Amino acid sequence: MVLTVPFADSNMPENKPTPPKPVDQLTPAAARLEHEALAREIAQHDRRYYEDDAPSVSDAEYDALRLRYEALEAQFPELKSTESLTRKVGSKPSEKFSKIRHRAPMLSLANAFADEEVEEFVERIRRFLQIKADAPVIFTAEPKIDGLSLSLRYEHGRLVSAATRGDGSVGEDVTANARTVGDIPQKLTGKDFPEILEVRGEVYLSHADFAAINERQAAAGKQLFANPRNAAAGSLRQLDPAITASRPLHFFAYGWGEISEMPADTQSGMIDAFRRFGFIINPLTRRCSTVAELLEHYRTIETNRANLGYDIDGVVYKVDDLNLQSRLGFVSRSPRWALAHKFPAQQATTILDAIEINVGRTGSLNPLARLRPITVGGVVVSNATLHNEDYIRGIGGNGEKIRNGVDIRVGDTVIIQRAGDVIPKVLDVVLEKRPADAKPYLFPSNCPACGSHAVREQNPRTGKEDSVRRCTGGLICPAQARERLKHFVSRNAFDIEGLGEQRIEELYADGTIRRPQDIFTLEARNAGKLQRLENREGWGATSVKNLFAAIEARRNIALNRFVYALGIPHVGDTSAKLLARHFGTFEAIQEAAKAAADPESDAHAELTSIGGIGSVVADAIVEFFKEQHNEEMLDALLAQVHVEPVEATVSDSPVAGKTVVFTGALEQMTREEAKAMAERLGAKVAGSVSKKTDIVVAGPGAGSKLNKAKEFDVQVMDEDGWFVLVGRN
DNA sequence: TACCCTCGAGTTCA
DNA sequence: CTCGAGGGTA
Repeated sequence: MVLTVPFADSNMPENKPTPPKPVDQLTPAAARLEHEALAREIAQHDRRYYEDDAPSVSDAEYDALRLRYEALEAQFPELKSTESLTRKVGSKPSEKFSKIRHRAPMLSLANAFADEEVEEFVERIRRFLQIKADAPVIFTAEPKIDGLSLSLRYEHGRLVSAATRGDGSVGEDVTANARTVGDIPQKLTGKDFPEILEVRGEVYLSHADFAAINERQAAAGKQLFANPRNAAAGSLRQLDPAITASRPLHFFAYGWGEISEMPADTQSGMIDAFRRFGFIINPLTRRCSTVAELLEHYRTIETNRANLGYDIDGVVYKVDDLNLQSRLGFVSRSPRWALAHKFPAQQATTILDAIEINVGRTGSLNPLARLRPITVGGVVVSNATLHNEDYIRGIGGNGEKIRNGVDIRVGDTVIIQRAGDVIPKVLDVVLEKRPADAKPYLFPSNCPACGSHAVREQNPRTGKEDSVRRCTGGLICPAQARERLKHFVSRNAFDIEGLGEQRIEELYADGTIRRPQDIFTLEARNAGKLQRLENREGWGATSVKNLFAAIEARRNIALNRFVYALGIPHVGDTSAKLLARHFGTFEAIQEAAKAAADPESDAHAELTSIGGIGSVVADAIVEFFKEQHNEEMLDALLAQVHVEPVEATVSDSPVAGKTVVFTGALEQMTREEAKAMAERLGAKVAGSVSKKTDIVVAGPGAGSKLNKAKEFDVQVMDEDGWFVLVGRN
């Protein structure tokens, strides 16, 4: 569909920004509207300021908003209690924390809930390490404190910095506040501490101290903390360390980051060393050598949970032997050698008022449960995802029944759980409470946004029906167009500051932005005489100026971001990077994709030859570039932006980019470890020797592969040679 | 074919 | 964070 893009209200006379009416001339209704709008806007700015660390308005503008907001409340006191955002609009942020990059990332742990999962965890470790059934593997087991992780850096025994976990690689510098925590030593004790030592652990508040703090909050008329963890987080993130000092935070040490010299070769030994250095170790830390012992300790902790005096949410198991830990390594972002055995998550019961359908960027019809608001684990929940049609009907991913096949109906009383203590989910239905007139939910067969037919496609390979029903409206579906635009400006794509979801909604609705390329003509069109952005409600001159600047800044964009922004199905962040790295320029990608449409060409094979790109992804790419309207969009867009080719990423590893084959018996590591290690260093591991192979690592008993290696004149080395080449680890 | 892992796309609340 | 599915390998 070809859309003309008129500027909004083009027949309105040009008008100057009108100064807001004095508050005493407002009707209560108008005041209420403005109050609500202001609360939303201020909350948004606060969020950008605090969470994204990117103020969206100047301080002066922010102050003006707040002044107006307070003036309204002064004139119309009834507003204070009516709008729930009122109390959330906190004090004006003055300063912020600087960032600290962790030298070693702070990882998360794999979770388990059932005993069987603990067995599997131990089994997996034995298999990976090829440890015989009768040989014991020792684990440590300790309570998982429900607080905030903190990384403390000591140099020559002195605390030099403290950082929160953040996203795992970059945290916030809370050193001044950490110094006020009694359990955190300023100076390490003893003599044998390493020169550089990063100790990691958990900051928490006891139940008693939490209650006392909340009493004080109440007395001061301030908002109460929902739970000890929030209170601890709030206390640690105080800008004034004196306030942190007045909150009795505690700290348990349980791990480490960078360390110049290892004081021990086991997890438990390390923890003991930390104790010698002056840290507090959780007294319920034990060594266990069987699954039964682990589970027994879990039950002990669970039984004592209420008497501990602080919140815990499970038990952490770690392989004790550090040698084994390093052999086990990591899976994506969590170590293979540790597991968090969580206590059953908190649940609550409420009523399902309605089921709404949202339309995603790919046309997926996503059912959302609107719930009678209820508190689960200290947070009020009013929405929850229902995943898909089958989930509502009581059918799981592989066709088996879930919830004993009970479907979910509007009016049902449902059990809500915050999965992983964060995202709420409809766990079950209380059948006894189902109203007599409740009817099975009829999943729409048409898109609620555009009315097009919505279908569940068949997977061409397996013949199975897709679990997701999708709108077939494509270009004509406004919801899809809107979501594609949101994707286009999202964080890993164009990341245009000042153009978030809300603004996209607004600008899409009035026709200002309908296609990605419209973003880059926005300023030119705005310069015309029509109603300008800066005169609109909710937009100030500065925010518009900043927005234009942000858009200008993105006229140059990295290839991988650009590819990702296009929103090709199955092409996310990672695949976009793979494509960028393989082809180098956007033209090369485009050419290959177009060529692949011709079955004679081997371009399709080139796509699938990229590790991580298979036939499904390749097909999606080819389809995307085949579409006429996508071509038009790209032409228009490329006239506006410059896509930067990627520079060849040169890793400093000696085997980066090489293809390695391991053959024969390996003595110092298992095959799986060897593979994981090589890949970590940027090498590709193949199963057989070909002329593409660069290195063959041959152990004793290597046969045909070794001969082949000689035939192809491939570099051959033994395990020791490998370690000489790449170093240990 | 059966797995194991990674990825994409969806999600909540503050 | 979770689900389902794609990709790759035993």
